[in-house]
Amino acid sequence: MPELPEVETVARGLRQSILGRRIVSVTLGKTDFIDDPAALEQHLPGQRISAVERYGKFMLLRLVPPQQTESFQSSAGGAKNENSVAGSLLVHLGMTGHIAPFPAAKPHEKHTHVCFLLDDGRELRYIDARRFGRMAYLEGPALEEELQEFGADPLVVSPEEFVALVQAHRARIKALLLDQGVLRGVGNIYADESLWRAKIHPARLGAQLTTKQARTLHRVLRDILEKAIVLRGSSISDFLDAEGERGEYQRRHRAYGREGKRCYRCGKLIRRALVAGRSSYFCPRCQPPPKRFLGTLPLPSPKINRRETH
DNA sequence: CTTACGGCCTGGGTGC
DNA sequence: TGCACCCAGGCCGTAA
Repeated sequence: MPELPEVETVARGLRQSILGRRIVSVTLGKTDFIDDPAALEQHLPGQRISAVERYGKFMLLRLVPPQQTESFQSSAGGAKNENSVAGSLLVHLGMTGHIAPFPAAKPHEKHTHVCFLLDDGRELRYIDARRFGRMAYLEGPALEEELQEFGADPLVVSPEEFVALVQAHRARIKALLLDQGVLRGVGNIYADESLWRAKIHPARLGAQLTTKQARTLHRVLRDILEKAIVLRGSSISDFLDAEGERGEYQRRHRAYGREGKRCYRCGKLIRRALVAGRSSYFCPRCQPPPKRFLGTLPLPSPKINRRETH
C-alpha cells in the first residue's frame, strides 16, 4: 500500500523514465476510478510531461500544452509559469495501483486500465486490481482547490508547527497521523512505526501529548520516512516501484504486521487493536495505553447476515 | 463545531 | 476443487 515513501519512490522513477515525453494517445479500460474519463481523452493527447511531483500520497504529472511546447523546449527549466497555468494528471495508487512505462508491444498485464502512448513508442500504463486508486485531469482553480485540502508535508513541517498541529486536536494520535487533511502522506504502516519508535500508544489523544512527546514523534516520523525513501519503500503486499522493483523497508518494520511477535525493545508480544477504525500494531509495554483504553482485541466482528434479496 | 463509526468499493489470499 | 470470509485506504452519511 503506497504511502509517502512508496509514492516518492515511484515519482522519482517516473522522473527518470518519462520526463519530457509527449503523450500521443490515451486508451482507457475500466474507468470507475477516474473523475472524468472523457477529460483525459480530450486533454492529454499532445501534452508533454514537464514535471512529476508528489503531494502526500498523490502524484502530479504536470503537463505542458502543445502550443507551449516550443517555449518549454527552449527555456531549459524555466517552465514554472506554464506549470501554474497548465493542467495536471493527478494519480493516486490506492492500495494496489502500479504505474510504469512498458514497451508498447509487451502484452497488457491483467487489470491494466489506462495506457498513455508516449512519443518514444513506449506506453505508460496504470495497473490496479482493486481500483481503490484515483485518477483525474485537473487544471486551474479545480487543481488549486484540490491541493488546498491537504495538510502539512511531514518532511517539511517544522517541529513547532507539528507540535501545534497535534495538540490542536482531540482526536486519537493515530487518527491524526492518518488524516490527510492534517498531515499528508502518512498511512497505516508509517503511523504505527513512528508511534512505536516514539513510545506513544495509538489511542492517546493528540491534545494530551506532551510537547516533548510530540517533538519526539515529529523527529522519528521524519527519520522513518526518510530512511524508507532511501530503501525505496515497503513492499508488504505487491508494491513495486516504476522500475518494477520491490522496496526493502519492510525489513525494518518494528510494529506494523508483527502481531504476536516480540517487541525489539522489551521482548513483550506486539499487539493489534482497532484504533481509529484501523488495525494498529503496538507494544503494550513500551506504548502504555491511556486509562480509558480497553479495546485491545480486534473484536471477532459479529457477523450479521446481510443478504437481502428484495 | 469536532470526532467516531459503520458501510461501501474490489479482488487476492486464506482456511475450511 | 470450491467458496465464504477477511482485509486494505479513502470517502461519505449519520450519530454523538
